[in-house]
Amino acid sequence: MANPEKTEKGKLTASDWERGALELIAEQGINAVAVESLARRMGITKGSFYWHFPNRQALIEQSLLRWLEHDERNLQLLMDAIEDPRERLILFFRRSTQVHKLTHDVYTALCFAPDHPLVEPVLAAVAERRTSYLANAFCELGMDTESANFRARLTYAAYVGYLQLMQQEQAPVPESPEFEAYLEHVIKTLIPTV
Amino acid sequence: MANPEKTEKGKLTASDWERGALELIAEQGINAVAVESLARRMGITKGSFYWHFPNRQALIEQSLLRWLEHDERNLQLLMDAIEDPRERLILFFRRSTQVHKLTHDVYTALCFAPDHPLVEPVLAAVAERRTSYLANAFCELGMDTESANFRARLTYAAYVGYLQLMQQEQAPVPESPEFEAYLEHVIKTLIPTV
DNA sequence: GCTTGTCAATACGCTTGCGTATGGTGATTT
DNA sequence: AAATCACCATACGCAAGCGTATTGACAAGC
Repeated sequence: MANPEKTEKGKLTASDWERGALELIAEQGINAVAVESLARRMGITKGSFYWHFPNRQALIEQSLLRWLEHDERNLQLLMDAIEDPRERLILFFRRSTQVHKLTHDVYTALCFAPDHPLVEPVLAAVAERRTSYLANAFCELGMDTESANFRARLTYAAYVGYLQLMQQEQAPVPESPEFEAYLEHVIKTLIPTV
Repeated sequence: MANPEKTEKGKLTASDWERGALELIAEQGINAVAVESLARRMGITKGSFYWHFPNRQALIEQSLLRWLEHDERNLQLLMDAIEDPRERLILFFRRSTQVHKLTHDVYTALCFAPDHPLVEPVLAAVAERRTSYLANAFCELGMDTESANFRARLTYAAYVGYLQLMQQEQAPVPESPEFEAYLEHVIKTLIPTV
């Protein structure tokens, strides 16, 4: 962090700004994204920023859009790689440690600002996508469509809620033995045995 | 809303400010609590505020403390009134519509700012308390201590996550038939049958 | 070599919000 | 009646943050 991250000749591109914004979101939440402070952080002044973007909102919008695509790709790669629906579901919970850390940290940060007007649609899209994946997996495990949808919603909610508990250090982080024990309970509870 | 809420002779007390702050939190989140805008909203100037409180932080702290007590009372009343652990658990999910609306809306708002330094400890206390209640109920239903704790955490996480889904209008609100159907699924999945 | 385009620095005006300081007013006390 | 107290209004200084405008640096193309 706090790296200049200039590409070659010190010139910055819009993409650099977006990356910087996402890093800031991941670390301090979406409200921390301020033009001037971000500029300072990138070792430059805002004179550059307003050349690349019309305003702050555009930066956030584009950054989130970019993140949305990243997240989509990550999820797809992860899900398509495994044919067993049960294993796929288990991986869903572990996912946090598997994918690119930045992408996941941004997701967590966004979860904590669901009322933000720019975040809301993005989060809605992600929730939609993930519950849809989950519902598919539950269907493959033999549940009827309605039950699968309910279970998917429950699973997704449990996942999001756990992120919050982790944030408050009320719950063990992944890769700890306590996490594994909890995960095992969750699997037993939420994933039907074939 | 937007009522002067002056007690009798137009004089405001610290308690009035706290109530105002909580209402603002419930409506627009904790970040919306600004001294001057709150003062305007209460039809007064901040000259009054700084007589009652040393600064903004003190207002928030005291408001949250006050809320914490309210929430404690609500939970206790609700939980102590029912002897059947299963019914108690079911009521936990429905709780949102049962208790004082303001108190619950504040809770939702706080859930969306878990990284806020003043909110964090409050939320931690609430999470601790509620999971503890839940764990007790699961124990009474015959689960061993460890399982009950895990299940309590899972239940609480699912509850919090559902609040977020509702915020995004990705999930049905209580008192709708869709909510009841979902709730039934949750009960079947999370509450062991005696 | 001169112009043009690209990116960046600086300076400015504006708004919001915090906290302070000081003065005012009506009720209560003495 | 005077003084005190409790509460509020007003005015101020300060900082952060947005967006604009102007100028500068530097490379590429003509």
